[in-house]
Amino acid sequence: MNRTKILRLIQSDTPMNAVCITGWVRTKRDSKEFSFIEVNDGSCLKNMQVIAGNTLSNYDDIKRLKTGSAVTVTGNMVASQGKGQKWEIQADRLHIISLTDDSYPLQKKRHSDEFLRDLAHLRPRTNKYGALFRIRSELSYAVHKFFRDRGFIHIHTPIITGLDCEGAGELFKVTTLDLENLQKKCGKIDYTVDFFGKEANLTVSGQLSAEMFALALGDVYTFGPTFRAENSNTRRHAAEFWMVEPEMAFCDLEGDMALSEEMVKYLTAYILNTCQEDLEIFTKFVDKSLLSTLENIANSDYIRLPYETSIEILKRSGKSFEYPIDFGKDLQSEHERYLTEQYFKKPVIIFNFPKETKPFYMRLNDDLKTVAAMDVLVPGIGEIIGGSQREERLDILESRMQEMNLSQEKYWWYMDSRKFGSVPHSGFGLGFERLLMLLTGVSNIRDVIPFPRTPNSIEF
RNA sequence: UCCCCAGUAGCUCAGUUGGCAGAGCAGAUGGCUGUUAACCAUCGGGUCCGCGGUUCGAGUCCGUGCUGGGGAGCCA
Repeated sequence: MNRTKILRLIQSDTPMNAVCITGWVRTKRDSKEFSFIEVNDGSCLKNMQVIAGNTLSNYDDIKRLKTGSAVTVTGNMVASQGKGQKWEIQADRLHIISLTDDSYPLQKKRHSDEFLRDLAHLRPRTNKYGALFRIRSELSYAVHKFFRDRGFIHIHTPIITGLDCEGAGELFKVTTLDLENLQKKCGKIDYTVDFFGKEANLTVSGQLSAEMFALALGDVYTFGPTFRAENSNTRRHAAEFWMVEPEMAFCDLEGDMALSEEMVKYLTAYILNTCQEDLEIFTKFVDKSLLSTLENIANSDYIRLPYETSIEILKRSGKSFEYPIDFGKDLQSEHERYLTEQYFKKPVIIFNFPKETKPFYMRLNDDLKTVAAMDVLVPGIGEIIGGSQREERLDILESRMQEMNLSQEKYWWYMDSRKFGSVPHSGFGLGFERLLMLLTGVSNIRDVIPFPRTPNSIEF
């Protein structure tokens, strides 16, 4: 008999005879003549209640079922006599696939996130993490749908890169050299004998590659893993995370900001509409005000704020910040939080940053002081998107690289794109996990990614 | 990397001024009940994170190390 997923059964309007489910026991309550067994198969948050009578031939074994055991149940699905569920299965047959023993660490009660982090291999079996990873999957699908519906081409940009890119953080080296026995040439490592014949790293951004494809296919995006070897120890940083990076030809900063806003709104609304049941567990146990926060994100117009104006607001605020603010200085977390959480109380897009604070590829504005960069800030998380219009003018790009001491030879192919058919283009990077944190209210990035990689932590 | 906080039963936590190590849940056993974080009774369960110190006496005070969390920096 083929199994039916519990999600399907629960959605049914009518009883069904001879159904088969497979899953894991969440909890069991024994009666004198039968047991209530709650089975979860991961297809949805809800369990299926199974009634196993003592007339079943293996009832003695069934009484030994514990949280975590795996079973196959066949029987009729009938209306439940009890409250709390619409349907239940009267088991004709309950096959025990495997039993858990007393050492199974998950109990039928709430565990702390910190405890479950040490059990990253088992935590998807809990209600909260099951719901979270179903939402993560839906969000991933929605990203592709959003772009596909708008005619964007999906590009698989490389994970291993020969560039040390835009200096966006520290890089993980990729090598096949024998690290226990390094051959040095004049005191230096000889990369010509390494796998690629030169230094290689894990990517910190697919952007430069994506730009090349935007300048051929128009609107493109990448969505893949990204690696930063920064020694960051915060709830918002991971060494391996996923980033969504659209890149658009014939698009200025205006269009870039418009797309970023449209995208965050779309993805938020998508999850609100398609993951209602799974979201409930977060509104109940993680953040009671989650739904109103998400409505706010999905429906309000985002503030567009030039960097210079943001400085004025911060100076006028009368707040005493730990870091004083002035034109030319980077906005600190406390400043971003004040703007998005207290002053505007909704997402804020800050744009036109001083050029000294931003990388070489961002387009120089006519004031010669600022670049066409933008950051999208959201309450609770801070920066969720960073992007810019790219510098398409070869001469200005060259002088910017000179200012920043970057080797133009290494970027020869990037420069080529400005020599041949260069056009204005723009793009941004969205932190996928940070968006997931926003959408679920989960406050630690380690809890929205299956097996988090952070400094000193790679057990799984 | 810097600053702050925490570490007590399998889990979540309490532990007063330095004076016998505790509760709920989980587990085992028995009972009861169309139950639903089921309920009731009984039982078992401890390197109080490690090391050193102060003291008649340290879970509690001091020093130090480790681990975890929060904040900062960096950024998505």
